[in-house]
Amino acid sequence: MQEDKKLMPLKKEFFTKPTIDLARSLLGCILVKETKDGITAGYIVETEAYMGPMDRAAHSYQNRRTKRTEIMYSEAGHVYIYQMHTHCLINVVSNEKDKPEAILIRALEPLIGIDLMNDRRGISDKRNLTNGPGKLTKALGISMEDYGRVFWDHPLFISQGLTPQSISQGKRIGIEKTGEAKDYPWRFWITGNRFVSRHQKES
DNA sequence: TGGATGATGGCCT
DNA sequence: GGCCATCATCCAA
Repeated sequence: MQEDKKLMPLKKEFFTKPTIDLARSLLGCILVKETKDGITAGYIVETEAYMGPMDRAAHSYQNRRTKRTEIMYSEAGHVYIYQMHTHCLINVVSNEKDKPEAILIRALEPLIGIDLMNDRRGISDKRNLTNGPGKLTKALGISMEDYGRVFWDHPLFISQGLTPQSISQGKRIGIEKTGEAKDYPWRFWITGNRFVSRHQKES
């Protein structure tokens, strides 16, 4: 993809659309994180939708409401982060207040601050810098401190990027123990992009 | 208060 | 493909 010069937070209203629509709309957008060490950013190339109370794979399944999931019950565009083993995963809260749905950002195509990303990741292989949900948070310096922030303002925001030529859709990853939910086709990625976390069949 | 549990990643064979 | 580091969170007791 081409370099994009302008990094402006999208408006709050951008996030107020149905979760599946938002999961697709986020593809091609730019995720930006500013820290004292510098700015890092990348195109969002892979997302997964988690559909709330009726989705067994969602943390908010059956309206489970805990300290961790609390932010999912706030309005669209909030930042939901949680720790998975040794990594932090970042989600965009979606749907209206008290409708706890969210979109996991699974992979980025590195765009800005690649040297800083290399330092944080301890590697210098561009292709493996941000091609997974735990990798991209480490590369961008995203942590639990970002929990509860909003994506329409600094220092962690989403900017308009490019419109993908084609979007692919398939099963979500890493939720094998969630019964029928594991087969729901709620993973989206930019067709043919080199930085998606796994190359998998469409469904 | 303690044991079980991961929406992962890196390393191994 | 398998193994497991490592820790916040959750929940049963």
